[in-house]
Amino acid sequence: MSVESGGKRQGAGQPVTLQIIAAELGVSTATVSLALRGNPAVAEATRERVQAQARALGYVYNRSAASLRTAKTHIIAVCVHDITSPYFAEMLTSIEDVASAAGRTLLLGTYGESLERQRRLLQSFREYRPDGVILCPAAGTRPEDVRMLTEAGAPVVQLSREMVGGGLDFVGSNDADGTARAVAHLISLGHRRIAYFGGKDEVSTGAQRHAAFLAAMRAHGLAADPSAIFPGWGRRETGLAAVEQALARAEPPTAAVCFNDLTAFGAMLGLYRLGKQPGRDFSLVGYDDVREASQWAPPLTTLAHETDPGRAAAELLLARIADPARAAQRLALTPVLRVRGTTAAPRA
Amino acid sequence: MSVESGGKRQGAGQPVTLQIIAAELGVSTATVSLALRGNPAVAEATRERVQAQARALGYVYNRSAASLRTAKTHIIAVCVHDITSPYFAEMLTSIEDVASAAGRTLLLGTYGESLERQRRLLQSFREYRPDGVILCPAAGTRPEDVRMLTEAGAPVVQLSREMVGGGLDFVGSNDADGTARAVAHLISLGHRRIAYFGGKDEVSTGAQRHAAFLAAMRAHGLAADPSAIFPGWGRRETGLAAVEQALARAEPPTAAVCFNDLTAFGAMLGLYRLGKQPGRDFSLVGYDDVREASQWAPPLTTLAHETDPGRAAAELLLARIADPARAAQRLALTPVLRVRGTTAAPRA
DNA sequence: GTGAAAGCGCTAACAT
DNA sequence: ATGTTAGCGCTTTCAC
Repeated sequence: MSVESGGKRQGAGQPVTLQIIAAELGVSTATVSLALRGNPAVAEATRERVQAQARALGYVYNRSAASLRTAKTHIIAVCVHDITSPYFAEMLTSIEDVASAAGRTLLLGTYGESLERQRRLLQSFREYRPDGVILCPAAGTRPEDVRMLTEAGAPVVQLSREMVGGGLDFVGSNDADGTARAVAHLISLGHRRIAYFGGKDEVSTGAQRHAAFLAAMRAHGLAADPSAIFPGWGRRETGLAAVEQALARAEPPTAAVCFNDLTAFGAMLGLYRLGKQPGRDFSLVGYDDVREASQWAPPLTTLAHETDPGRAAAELLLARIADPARAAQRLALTPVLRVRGTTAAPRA
Repeated sequence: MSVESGGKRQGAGQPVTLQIIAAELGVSTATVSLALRGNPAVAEATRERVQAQARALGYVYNRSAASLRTAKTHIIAVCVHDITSPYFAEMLTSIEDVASAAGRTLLLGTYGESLERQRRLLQSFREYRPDGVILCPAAGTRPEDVRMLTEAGAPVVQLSREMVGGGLDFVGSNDADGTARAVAHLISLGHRRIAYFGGKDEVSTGAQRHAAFLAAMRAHGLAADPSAIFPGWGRRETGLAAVEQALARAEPPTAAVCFNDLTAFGAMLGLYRLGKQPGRDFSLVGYDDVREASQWAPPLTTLAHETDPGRAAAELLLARIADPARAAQRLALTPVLRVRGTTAAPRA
């Protein structure tokens, strides 16, 4: 063991590289590289010597160097509008689960519904050469905004929201089906004046759920009153304001289908503020079944996906990384209705 | 413009590098490199020609190559237990704000309170050579678990939680002060039987807030009854279970100080399930003032930090990256009490 | 103001 | 089973 790179002073001095290990052991860097990655071409005994020495010297694999050489980074970039939303936070957790199980690490960026921030984000992601990207596209995103990534060789799968055109992989909800189920449930309980809370037509989920709501109302022979729609981002504020406005009407609705659980939680808070009880005084259906939904008082009736969209998106991305030539896939998961405490027959 | 690398077919064929741009323009790669980074040594006219050509060819900066050369990645790695918690999701958003303003990108990992997963995470972070790391250490983390990062030259700042020893930068709350304020507030309203909901002694925040609670009770001449403490992770479930157990007692408490807002939300849900009203029937104080706190029904009385800890941690990290020699800093932010609707005098 | 040349740490042919 | 060699794309002296 030489003086310059003995076992005691790792951390100080020059960094430990394959060269150092190779020199120390009197073998070539190729052997060290192969040995550290467990390549069967190298003899058992050599592999052990190399790995022991690497550990002793505190060797750390340098991914910048490897990536430069192999044009692979093992990075998966994720771009969503807001991780403060439990739906996205939970999906991100699933994504991380499957990514880390596949030896990938997550680069994260959020754009807060700003198309411009999304553009800058994707631009800088590109410089890190991720092996793949999971994107929940901002309102107004066009396929050409994303093309720079795909052209650079990074497959993109869309999560939750979908651009028109582009032909990219997609994992999300079957919005029409889910919304129709929610409407049918409320109608079967006897509701006739039903409102829709939250959602923006600028994003695919908002537009599709709005349209499906109106269609389902018409299909049941009910007036599809556009004034019963209270659009907004899928946030607590939106549901809170919507329920207050809706109940101030001359002939108020007795129930609402909500764009997502967060909007429904907001509506419940609004009801409590008005001294009313969700379920008994006003029925509410959510969408997503985030963890919080079943904890609420009362627990929220909502639409749940039996297979986690985040997990599915990550798995789809890995499959595409493995085979860039495979056909684009569109996975619109049909949710099931979980009837809990926020829906009941209308009073009186 | 040569046939092999004309403007039309970017995306196909060989990737655009500095070499290509240089060859195209008949200058050296050194000039191109300098020009693209706006180095004043290169002539105005040359710089413009280079930048125009780079744009025309669809050049993308290769950070792996640059990082290999400069030993800087512009990556900030963030390791927290759970981004599903709004407190961490909000802090992560702040961290991203300051990171992206400083031209940094976030590598994210979560460990779900598993020390082993944290270990694996930090290990793989290290291979990406982040310029710095923000870590909310898992329960039981020891300084040597983190030393591998600092020894490899990546400064670490601890966020929210703090290890014993280690001498690392830290940004978090002044737990003792905050908790004492909460207790004093409840006592001044007339409460005497006060419980503590949530928090685990295994993590610094839990231990310090528990201890501060007992100390504050004693300081006001009240029994510091250990059975009035309902420990648990700072999650909704914990508050929900705690309030149900507490109110089932023979002489139930009339109020509780909660480890964090999430625990308080859970307690509110529990109260609603019991047909009781937060504030009127039972008083509750949270900790953190997450966005949701002011939206609740009633809005949550809680402890707020006037300067965002996430932002402060990111700024501290940038300062340390700029000057690795500066003295370690310990920033324990004293929170202020925001009195809202969940605290009132005890009934009857 | 610009060019030539070396080299960051790794991997992958290819040779032996 | 192991070694030799070239080179990924960039930055940085050092010349001119």
